[in-house]
Amino acid sequence: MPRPPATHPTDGELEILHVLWTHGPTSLGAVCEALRHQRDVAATTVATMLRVMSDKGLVKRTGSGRGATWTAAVSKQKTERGMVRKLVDRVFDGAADRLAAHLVTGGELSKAQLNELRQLIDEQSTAKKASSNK
Amino acid sequence: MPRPPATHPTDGELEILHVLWTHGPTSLGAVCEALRHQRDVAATTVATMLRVMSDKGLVKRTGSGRGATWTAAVSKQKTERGMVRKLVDRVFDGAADRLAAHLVTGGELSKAQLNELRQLIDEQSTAKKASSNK
DNA sequence: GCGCTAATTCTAACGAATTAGAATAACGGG
DNA sequence: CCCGTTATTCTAATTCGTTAGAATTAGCGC
Repeated sequence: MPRPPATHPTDGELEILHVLWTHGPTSLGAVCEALRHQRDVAATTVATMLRVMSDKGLVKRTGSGRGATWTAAVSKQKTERGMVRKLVDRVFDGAADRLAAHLVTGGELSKAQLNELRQLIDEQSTAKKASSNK
Repeated sequence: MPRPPATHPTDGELEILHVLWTHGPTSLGAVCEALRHQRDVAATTVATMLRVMSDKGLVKRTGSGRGATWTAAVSKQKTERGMVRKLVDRVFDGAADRLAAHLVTGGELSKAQLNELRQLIDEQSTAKKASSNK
């Protein structure tokens, strides 16, 4: 398993990945249009970014010329995990539980969201008990 | 209150802030020494970074010449919050609960850590009930 | 007071990310 | 089969982060 090159997408690249994740295979023009809902950008800029991202293995092109489409070559899940991992390493010195505590005590979550989170923890806990538990 | 300029520290700047947060006021030489526990770096490099960080308002110098020391001008708490906020905005589209769920289901936390987290949620929940709750 | 050492400033190179104009290629419809 | 639209490549400027050499300044100890 050659291990995905772990190249974290940059801010701009994330925007494009978001478009591809939600739209599926998308032509250059459609990517531009989607991006322009948020900010102004030239078509050649997007094309350049897609080429760079292609070099990094973040996206893939299929077809050519008129009917060509771009698709994400990395999953949303894996990308999110990588970004969280990076934050935990850089800011919380690798301690994921410190980030979790930060979220819970930081007041970013509503009471309802806290309840859902507890629910989730319960499920996760029993799942862990069932298997060997790390 | 002029509001802290919200300049997110870069990776290198975070390393220096970590040193200052744990050591308190620190001379340039001592900062270098601490950093060199992790990687090789020239003294002038650190000096340049400190100057830049000073311009950004991340650190402050007190004294001059031989006895000068550098201190963090931003708190660890606030900085962490800002970094988490940024990740949530960029990756999770502003939904902090999605990040929380990601952590819990991502398998990064041990069973013990999950239990502690539930504990924390309970405390937070009752605190919220006591006050008005958002 | 003089020199050694630590600190600072000046300058600059380099890579990565972002942006986009100009030129070129390629399809699809008439 | 030719033309316009769309896509792609080439090129390049700009900015930011990182790195560090060279030169300069400033104390401390003797």
